[in-house]
Amino acid sequence: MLSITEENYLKALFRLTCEEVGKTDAGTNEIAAQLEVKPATASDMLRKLKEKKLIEYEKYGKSTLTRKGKKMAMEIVRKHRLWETFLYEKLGFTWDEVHEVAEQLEHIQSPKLIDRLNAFLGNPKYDPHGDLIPRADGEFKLVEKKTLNDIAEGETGMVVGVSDNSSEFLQYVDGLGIAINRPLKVISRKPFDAILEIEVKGKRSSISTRLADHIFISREIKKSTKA
Amino acid sequence: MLSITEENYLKALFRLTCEEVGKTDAGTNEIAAQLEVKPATASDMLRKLKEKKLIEYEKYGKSTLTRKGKKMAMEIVRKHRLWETFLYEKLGFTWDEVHEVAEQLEHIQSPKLIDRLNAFLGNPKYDPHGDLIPRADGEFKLVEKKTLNDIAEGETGMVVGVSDNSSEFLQYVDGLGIAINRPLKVISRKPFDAILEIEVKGKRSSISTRLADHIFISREIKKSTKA
DNA sequence: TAGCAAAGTTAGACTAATCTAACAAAAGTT
DNA sequence: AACTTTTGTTAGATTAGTCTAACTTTGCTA
Ligand SMILES: [Mn+2]
Ligand SMILES: [Mn+2]
Ligand SMILES: [Mn+2]
Ligand SMILES: [Mn+2]
Repeated sequence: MLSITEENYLKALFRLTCEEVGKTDAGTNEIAAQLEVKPATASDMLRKLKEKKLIEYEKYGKSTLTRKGKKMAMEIVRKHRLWETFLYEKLGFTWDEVHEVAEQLEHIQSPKLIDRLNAFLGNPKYDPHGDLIPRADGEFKLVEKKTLNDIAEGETGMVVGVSDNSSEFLQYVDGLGIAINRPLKVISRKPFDAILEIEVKGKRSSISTRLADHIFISREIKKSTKA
Repeated sequence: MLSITEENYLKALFRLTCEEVGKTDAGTNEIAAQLEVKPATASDMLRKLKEKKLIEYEKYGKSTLTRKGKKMAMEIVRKHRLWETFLYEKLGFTWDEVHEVAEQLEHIQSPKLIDRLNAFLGNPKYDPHGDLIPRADGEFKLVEKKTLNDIAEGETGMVVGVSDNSSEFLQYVDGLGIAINRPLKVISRKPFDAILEIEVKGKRSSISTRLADHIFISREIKKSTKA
């Protein structure tokens, strides 16, 4: 069985390679940064994970997950997102509070627990941040996300997620009325100043394109028609 | 913040001193046995916990929890039992499955989580094994338990708990129809053979007095302890 | 009360995970 | 091609938690 630390390395590599569009491998420094450890520490661990056949890695080279490593990483991400959904749906946690606790809960070892939790939540497809929950059978579609910057003036989109999970960010956008599954209209754009005016729940605000880039809109899933 | 290991030592000491009637302290070997480590290991840790003012301990002496240590131990036990209740009530785990997973869940750090979980479960007083759940304010009444061996022939009692949480034991008594909050009648006793005949849900079985000693009947408040 | 067994401690070794400092390789720039 | 910067590795130290083996203290019992 893997240690919590080893699990965290697999998860980090998964996020960097399988969940970033147009990326297929990751360097040692990048992995170290993701985990907030020094490159020397990550270097050691990568050698160890290679020995366990969980990653492909050669000295001075980039790393990728093996099939086995990817399967384990996805299980951890699945647990993380199911727990986030539980905290949000059942215990009334807010958008920005769930992540930190899920970081701990994702390491609980019990296949039965996660099965039952999934059923209890009604087989959810997305977590409270709009991220796809990997399925138990290992099925996982990478969802290409459109951001608020892709919405034209006068158009309305549905908020489906964010790419910044920091408390500061989540609280700020919450203050603007922005939340999952809420319609958001782009009133006007000021390209010269890199700002756009939006309306959510009848309330107007101005946000920078930098911030807009972290807000995902719509999803290639049709929700009004049928499931 | 305490490590998981330190938390486990506090919990072990709590169980050995505050939850055993007529015991007020515990020896190093006893603590080591409870945690399944060698006495040498426990000896080291006891010194460390004394330094942190969580226990009273002198070389070659017995150990007890300080007020601070007891408060922390009770919080862990509270978390353990709330999680057991969650697994049993909400996720349909059986009596014998909850303990192992709760051993992991009890170490999750989030006061808000445990508050919300408690509310979600409707402020339960007892866990699925009939053990009292310590309250958030540190209130904890020690429940003196009467065993099946204290019930006379022809009398009926209510099953309120067990003192053996092993899977083997729980599955066996489950097979006899024995469960929490279920009436149980003692039909006859055979002291010569150390056996008694019982009836649960209309079904008769014979069990040894050795086994009967692990089944708690009725519930009487005897002594109360304050944090 | 002297001796021995049980209970408890200390010393030394090991593993996992981390760090800093020094070094090596790869990549980028003139 | 030579130099520089970035990236990555190795060596050595540190901390937490564990073990075994050897030692010490306590306390029972003959
Ligand atoms: Mn983690
Ligand atoms: Mn999420
Ligand atoms: Mn534990
Ligand atoms: Mn219990």
